[in-house]
Order: sequence, then structure tokens, then C-alpha cells
Amino acid sequence: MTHCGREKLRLAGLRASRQRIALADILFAEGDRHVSAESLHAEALEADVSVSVATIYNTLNKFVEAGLLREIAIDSSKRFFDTKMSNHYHIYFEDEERLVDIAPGVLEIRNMPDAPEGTEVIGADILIRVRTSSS
Amino acid sequence: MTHCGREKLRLAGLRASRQRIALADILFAEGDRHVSAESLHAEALEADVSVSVATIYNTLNKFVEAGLLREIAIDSSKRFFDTKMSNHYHIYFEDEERLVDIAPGVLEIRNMPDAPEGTEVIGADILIRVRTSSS
DNA sequence: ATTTGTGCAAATCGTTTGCATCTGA
DNA sequence: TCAGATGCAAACGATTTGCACAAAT
Repeated sequence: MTHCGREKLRLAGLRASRQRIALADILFAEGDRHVSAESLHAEALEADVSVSVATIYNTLNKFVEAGLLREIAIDSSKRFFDTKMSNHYHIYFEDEERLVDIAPGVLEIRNMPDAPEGTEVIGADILIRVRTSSS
Repeated sequence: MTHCGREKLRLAGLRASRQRIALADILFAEGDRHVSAESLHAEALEADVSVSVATIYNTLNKFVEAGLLREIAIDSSKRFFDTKMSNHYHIYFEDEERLVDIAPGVLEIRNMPDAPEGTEVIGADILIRVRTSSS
């Protein structure tokens, strides 16, 4: 694992605590990732980094706020955090509860309506849901 | 208010209880609607239909299952149920927590990738998030 | 008569918060 | 030094569930 965590935090202007460095290392070492709070917590424990669930949530929220992560809502009881910040869309495998990037540039939105008067677009989410075909 | 509830239920093969009829009447009387469990409960009480929250949820879930409603996840603590079942997309006003349909046929997805081998697409959600522009 | 829905309250799940204690700058 | 991060457990809000009762077929 590379150790880019400290650097990431510095650039984002976040204080570099032991836990944050460890979590950032896990998140940003291996390219684009989709984690849930739960899976990140499990990974941290596995890597012998002792972190509480509260800190996982606080950290993920801070990272989103700081522009290091984006949040992706699947449904009311499932969400992911995505380390890829550039514009892209997702495909979700219902059976496996797995989220995958769609290659950037493939899927494309046409005729995006203008943001209504006095508003600005802060995000355009596309989620293609698939499941194992029954046929 | 028209009273199409009973008919809707019959078509969907759901038993027509008093509460379900009332909720279906509320939901399907006035064209396309976006409700939350909470707002629907409030509306029901206002219309002097006594329903428990549990029944609201049970009913909404049954309706989704039966193809009368679709669920739209905004984030981990906000979701709506949409009475419009035909293919269409949404714009979400963060400030007001309000969801609005995008006129069908306007926004269009290009180059939708094929569903991966052995899977079928069960939904394609597009959500444009806007907020009051700060400038 | 039998199956299915309902209400209530308690349980559950994911997430957030208060507070005392640590720790990085 | 001291603002800010952590851990813990308790609080929280949204949703689900168990069970006794009521209503629909």
C-alpha cells in the first residue's frame, strides 16, 4: 500500500491524525474505490488500525465535505463513498450489492435542461440498476 | 378527489382494505405525485383516514412491489415514492427538499452500455441536484 | 372459515451526538 | 498550549417486525 494519506489530508487542509492517515491510505492507495462505512471499518480493523464507528462516519463526512470523496445513495438503507471525483456514472448489481463505475465518456446525458432560474447544478447522478436475469 | 383506489388495487391484485383504498385514492387521484412516508401519513390524517405509520410503510412497500409506485432514493435519510411509472427522470431542489419530474423526452441517455452478461437492467435513475445559486 | 391487513409498541439499522479524554500543530 | 480529533455509549430518525385483533374474500 502506498502512503499518500498524509499528503491527501494536507492538500485538503485536514488535520492529520493517526486514524485519518490510516483511512486515507486505505481509501486512496489503490485507485478508484467504492466503500461503505461498514466495509471501511472492517478494512481498518483488518489492517490493525483501531477506529471506532463514530470516527469512521465523522471521517467519511469530513472527507466528503473536503472534496476527497463523493457520496452515492442507492436506496434508503445503502450508500457508498466513491474515491473517484471526476464526472462519471454507476452501474449497481442488486444481487451482489456491488457498485461499479461506468467507463467515463461512454454513457452521456443529452439535452440536460438548464438549471431553473436562480439555481445551480451541484450534481448529476446516473445509476443503472441491474440484476441477474431470470430467463 | 376521484376514487380510483379500489380499482387500482384490484388491478394490482391487492386486497382492498379501507386504509389501502384511502391511500390509493390520495396517491392516484391527482396525477403524478411525489410523496414521502411522512407526508403521506400527514395527508391521510388530514383526510380523516386513521392509519398507523407501520401501515403507511407496509402499504408503500406493497405498492412498490406491485408496480403501482416507484421508489426514489435521494440520500441516506430521504426518499420519495413516485406515482409516475413511465420512464422519466428527476430534478431535486436541495434547499426545499423537493423533487420534480423532468419533462419526458427532454433529457436523454446516450450510449447506455449493454447490461453485463447474464444481467438485465431493472432501472435507470437520473437525478439532477440543484441548489439556490450563491452568486 | 381462512387468509390477509391493521395498530401498537418494541426492535432494528444506520448514523449522529455529547462528553471526557487524548493528540497533533 | 490548545483547537480539534477520538472513543464510547447513549440518542436519534427512519423503517421493520411480532403479536393480538379486525376485516376482507
